[in-house]
Amino acid sequence: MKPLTQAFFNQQTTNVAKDLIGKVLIHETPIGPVGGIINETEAYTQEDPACHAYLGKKTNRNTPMFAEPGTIYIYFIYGMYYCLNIVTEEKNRGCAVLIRSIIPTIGLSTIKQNRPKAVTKNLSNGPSKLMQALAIPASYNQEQLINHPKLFIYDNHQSLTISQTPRIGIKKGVDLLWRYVGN
DNA sequence: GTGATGATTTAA
DNA sequence: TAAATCATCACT
Repeated sequence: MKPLTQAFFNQQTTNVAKDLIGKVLIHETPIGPVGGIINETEAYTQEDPACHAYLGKKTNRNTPMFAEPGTIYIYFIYGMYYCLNIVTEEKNRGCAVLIRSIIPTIGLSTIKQNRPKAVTKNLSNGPSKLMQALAIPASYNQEQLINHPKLFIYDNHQSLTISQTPRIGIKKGVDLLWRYVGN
């Protein structure tokens, strides 16, 4: 298993979103590694009205989206949740992929401690659930995933059947089939 | 300064 | 179906 390179993220956002399905996300915590297989992602681009960086408009929040591909973008939402994205395409484009779900496989006992009230099926099947399950701190925002000391995405050469659907929880851009689900 | 809103989750 | 809960952003 080798970590993904910056070149992997310097491609069309929809392709990156699709290619991330089946990859393995791992967080090295003080207690030990936790992680799992990415099985749901969504693409967001500058041309897309649902994107935080729509029309290339920079704000304080979306600044990481304009950094180099492979940059970690973590945003705070609904007053209590965090979501993990990886920046895609060339620097300054304002594109990213939201990681929506992983199948937990590594450090399961720690993951269960991190999500004490969740049944097994719901441990990390949502963008904010996986943040809690893997105990990923918001301070990783704007850091580089490439050569990151604690957070990794590996190619496990796992191939899943991928289906496309509209994205979840948005009101604009609902016609785009930019959500990718692996089975 | 102010108000509406949100790439969600949980419980009921 | 609705509540929780607040940073962010545009300014009816």
